[in-house]
Amino acid sequence: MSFWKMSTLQVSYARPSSASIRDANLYVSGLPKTMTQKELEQLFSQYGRIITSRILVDQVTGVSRGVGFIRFDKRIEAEEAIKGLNGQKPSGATEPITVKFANNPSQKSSQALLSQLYQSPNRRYPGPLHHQAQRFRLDNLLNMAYGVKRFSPITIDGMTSLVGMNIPGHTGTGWCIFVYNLSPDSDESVLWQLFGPFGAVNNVKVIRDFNTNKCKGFGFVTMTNYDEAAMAIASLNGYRLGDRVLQVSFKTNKAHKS
DNA sequence: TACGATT
Repeated sequence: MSFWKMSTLQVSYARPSSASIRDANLYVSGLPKTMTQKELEQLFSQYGRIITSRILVDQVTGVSRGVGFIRFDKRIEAEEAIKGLNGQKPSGATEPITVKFANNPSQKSSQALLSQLYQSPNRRYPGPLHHQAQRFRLDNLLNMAYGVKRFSPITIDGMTSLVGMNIPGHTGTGWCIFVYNLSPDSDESVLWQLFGPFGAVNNVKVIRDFNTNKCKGFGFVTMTNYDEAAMAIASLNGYRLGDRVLQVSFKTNKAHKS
């Protein structure tokens, strides 16, 4: 006896691959963290038919990163949405959003490969701090450097209850470091080279001007371990790179004021 | 060019 295994096929119309729908994908940043995907679609739907939408979230906390994508049916709709929404404040929002055409998602693997290479333990020069005594000394060193009694994440290492707490530099995926005074022609490799020796680097980013593609003078480095990040900061803040003196600190939430 | 983010 034989039988047929029944299965379900999903069927949909193919979208025409014409120029009219090419590059209709938008990248949106500066979104309120509370904005849902539905609300994002509602905001953009006035400009045309939305094919897909997405809000990027932190892998650990699940909270919005304030960044998302909207793909319209047609290029012209995306263009109109940029005109209408770029630099605008959604109702209830305190900050304006940025709306621009998205980059092609394919070509971004080389950085990830580099990331793996530089996380290889035998590249670490000072080495990770394993011992409680070293941690204690490091914490005191940092307290002296900051001139204040700091909150020490060391005492709660390994706990997951940090989620939602506002600790400078801490993100769901590591410790985020702000690096200022990079030269205009800097690229990611300089950040890997500077920070890699101190331990596990998850990610580096040089912030560039959209038009000139030159570095805007700063960047970010995310490191896995607090001790290593703290040691990198203590060592690299004030470091002279070429004719520039770097300023290195944990990332803060707000723009610099002074 | 003083705190991003590219599925």
